[in-house]
Amino acid sequence: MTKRKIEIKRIKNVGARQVCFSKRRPSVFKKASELYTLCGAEVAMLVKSPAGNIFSFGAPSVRSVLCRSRHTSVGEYSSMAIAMQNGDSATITLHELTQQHIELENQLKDQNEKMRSLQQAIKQEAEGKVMCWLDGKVEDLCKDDLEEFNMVLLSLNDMIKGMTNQLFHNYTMFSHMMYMQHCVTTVPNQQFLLNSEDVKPIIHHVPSSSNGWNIGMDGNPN
Amino acid sequence: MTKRKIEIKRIKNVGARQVCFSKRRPSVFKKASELYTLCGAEVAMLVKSPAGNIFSFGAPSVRSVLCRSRHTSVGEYSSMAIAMQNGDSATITLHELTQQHIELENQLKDQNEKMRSLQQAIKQEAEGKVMCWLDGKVEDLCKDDLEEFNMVLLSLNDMIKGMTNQLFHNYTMFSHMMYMQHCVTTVPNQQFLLNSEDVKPIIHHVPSSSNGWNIGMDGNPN
DNA sequence: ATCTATTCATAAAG
DNA sequence: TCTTTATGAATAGAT
Repeated sequence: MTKRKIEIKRIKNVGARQVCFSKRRPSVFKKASELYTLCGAEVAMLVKSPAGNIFSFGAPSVRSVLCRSRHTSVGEYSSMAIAMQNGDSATITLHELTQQHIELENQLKDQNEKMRSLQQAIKQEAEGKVMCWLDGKVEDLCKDDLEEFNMVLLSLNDMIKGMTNQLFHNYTMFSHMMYMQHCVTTVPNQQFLLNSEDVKPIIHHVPSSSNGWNIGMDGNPN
Repeated sequence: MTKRKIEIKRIKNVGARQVCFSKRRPSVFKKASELYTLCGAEVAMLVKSPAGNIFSFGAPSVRSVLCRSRHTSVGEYSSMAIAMQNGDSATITLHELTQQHIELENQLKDQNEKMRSLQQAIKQEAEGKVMCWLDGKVEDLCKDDLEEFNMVLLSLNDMIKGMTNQLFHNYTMFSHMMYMQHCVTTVPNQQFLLNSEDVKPIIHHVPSSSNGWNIGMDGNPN
């Protein structure tokens, strides 16, 4: 691209390839950083160097995203958030992610249960109690019948309202969790330590300040 | 950066910000692409535009998986899971994981919508129509009133059944997707097996208004 | 969208 | 490696 234009194709020489990577990777991160700073576009990116090291970049910072998680009811997120705010470079491992998935799965099971009982209850109430009234000729109902009918309807109504409220509440919570999950996965730096050997995985911290990129510019794993 | 150097700080004007994003995003993707082509560095990145659209770039990407990701359906993910269990070239990139998250988010949005309408409809039906009957004295209803009452109840019942069935169906699908997500996440060290160098980088764009993925090599929303 | 004057990025050399 | 520098690429502002 300069001094002489190069063709964009794989560099054969291993050393040259690594040199090229070392030069270009920070620039890409810088561009990504600028995209965030200038336009407010959230960015998450992962790069695996030819040597096998993982670099990551993300904006906004992990911290800002995790702050949000403090308000969720999920304890693990909160402690994680606090740990990170204390600056001890907490790292969300694949294991933790998996824990989150399991939690989400459990939530879903609960939701399914609730869904089932809603369906069941409505069916029973509506068909078993209410509908039995309607199967007969309505005009044949006596006064007492009508009053009982009234009661049934009132309770049915309350039940439906109660259950839908409950369901909706749970759903909202769930949605919130999913959002967190999404953030955690897409937000950079900490979450995917793909090196199972736990080799100080090459994480570049992205400062949330100004240009957002002044640490780790040397391209060395820190 | 040209004609005049600009300070790297958030662009105040909304329009200008979006213009800037539109100009810069493809360049960043290009750089990322070059990093892959030249150095063989695997890249996964996600960008959320100021307008809320999500753009993603990944190199390399597995053709088969990306083909499937054009459609959001449980079945597609299931087949992916089976493929993985069979151990044949299971390659899940962070990019793809993230795609799934995004899809899950969309599903959740839809679910919330449905939940809202269920609640709304029940409220309206139950309170607006049914309850108006019950506010008065039931024994005062004439025959015609009772017959109309009957109709209302029948339609209410059908509506509730229909909506709960729908909700439950969606919920089950959602659960399956979550399970897939879980499987994908728990497969050890599968996130970055990016070896198929014959596959060109692929850029995705997710319009926030749609569940579908548009695939375009140039990185432009298509 | 398209066009340039500039600034930025960087391949190659030192 | 790091620095330098000639040149290609990206892009802000204008249209």
